[in-house]
Amino acid sequence: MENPTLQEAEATIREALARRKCLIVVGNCWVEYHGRASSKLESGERILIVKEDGSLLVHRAKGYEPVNWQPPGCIFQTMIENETLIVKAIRRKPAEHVKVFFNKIYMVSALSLKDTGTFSLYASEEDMQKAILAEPWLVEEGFKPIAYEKKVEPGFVDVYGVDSEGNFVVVEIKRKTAGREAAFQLARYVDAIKGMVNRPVRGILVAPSIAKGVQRTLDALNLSFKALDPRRCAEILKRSETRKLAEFFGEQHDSRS
Amino acid sequence: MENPTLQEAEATIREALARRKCLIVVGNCWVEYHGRASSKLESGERILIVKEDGSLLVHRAKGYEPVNWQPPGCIFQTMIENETLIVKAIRRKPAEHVKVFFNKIYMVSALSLKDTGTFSLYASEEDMQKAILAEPWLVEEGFKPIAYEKKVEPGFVDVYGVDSEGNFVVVEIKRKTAGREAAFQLARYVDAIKGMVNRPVRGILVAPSIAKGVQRTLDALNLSFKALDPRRCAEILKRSETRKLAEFFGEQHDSRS
DNA sequence: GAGTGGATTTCGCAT
DNA sequence: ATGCGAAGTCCACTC
Repeated sequence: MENPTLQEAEATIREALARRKCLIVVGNCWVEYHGRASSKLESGERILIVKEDGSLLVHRAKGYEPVNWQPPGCIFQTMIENETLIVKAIRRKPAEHVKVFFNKIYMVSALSLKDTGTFSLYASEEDMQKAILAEPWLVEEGFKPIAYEKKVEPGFVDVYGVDSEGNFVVVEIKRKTAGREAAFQLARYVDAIKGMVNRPVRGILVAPSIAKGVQRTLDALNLSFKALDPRRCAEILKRSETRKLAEFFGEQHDSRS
Repeated sequence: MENPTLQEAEATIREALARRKCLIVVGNCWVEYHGRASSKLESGERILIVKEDGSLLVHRAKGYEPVNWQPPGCIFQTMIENETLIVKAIRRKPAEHVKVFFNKIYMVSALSLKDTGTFSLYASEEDMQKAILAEPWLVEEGFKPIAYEKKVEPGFVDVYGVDSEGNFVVVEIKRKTAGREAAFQLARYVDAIKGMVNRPVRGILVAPSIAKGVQRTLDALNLSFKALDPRRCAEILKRSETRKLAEFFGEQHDSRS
């Protein structure tokens, strides 16, 4: 629908919201938000999207992020007041709402999108972890994983095992350049494990690279670094027969179970 | 433009991209991404948005987040191959690209959005900091701020000052429920300051609330907690005369300058 | 250009 | 429901 009156637009929008359709509205609007924080957006031309699951997006002409939004699960109201069409999205928990005020509407589209396609992502931190479990030499020759996502005091150790000399090894994985925080995190895990066992404990930070100066932090904390590209891990995972993983999960005992 | 042929759609899209217009395309598509990671999205009906600044969004019928995207600054190519219209967004740094393959297009809109309205946000963590600087009693009776965003080893201390007994006080601000990480962060700052001065150093975590179990962590680390609502801070800031802030910035020396 | 921390982060998973 | 950490996080800001 193009250049509808506010009344026509409201009818279409109301219908679309009731039928849980995807809605696209282009027009001149201003926006108010109150809840976790508060915000005000002055008048301008924007794109409003309301999705089937009750999420709301207000996009400006620039930027990856919506200027205002509301996550899935909202309840909607529409009304016309003073020559203004108001679309209000209300969220219960946390209690918040977004109000979009339109005084001119250029386009309204109500869509029923059929979309069952699967989305798959490769080269996440989880892929790196799986690759290391399948091919432990990626960390170090002779490394043998014992458990993963092992609970220790401050949180969960990504991978935990022994090296060729029988020392315990704590592995912390980052999928991108590791900063100082990663080193501190690993240090906390190593300390926690040290307090539990009676053997030397080494810490290895696995990441594609480390930020400048972090090597010094690692040295001071007596930790080491192993370069590993998440994309290479995805490749290795693909090549590495599923059998290997199956063996691991079969023979080794999953610490989470 | 509704239900165009792929050729008609391509002409419109090419034109819109060349003129840096905002583009909305609704159709059946599949998507590939390669770069920092890789992803594949199978066939389905989605909304593609390309903005003036060269950002790209592919939205499904559900969810706040785009399933695929590209941040601002992309270069675009379009082509038709095997009855398929391909929109390709290329980013130089980091090197990555998204390809959207359409085999059916329901709608194409090329828009020139006029949008100069200002966006303002209230009650951010920064607002809490300003409120504390303007009204230090919010932290504790007798607290006197000395500096803010002070650089110490691990990072920046939110606010730094002295209490009524002359002890140094490090304040860590969180805008929402503080987790264990916040306690650790504060502990690191306190330790860092302790190494620099010859007086007792206290650490106060300021947040609307703390997560379950964090009180125990705070106790163990000898830190305390002060409840403070960011919304209230925004209120106080509004009421608190700008004069007070001006005084502070005039008399005290901004540690950042 | 890299590093650091915040976000109305969102999202998913585990407790 | 809550807590916790990852994210192709994005983004703003400092160095």
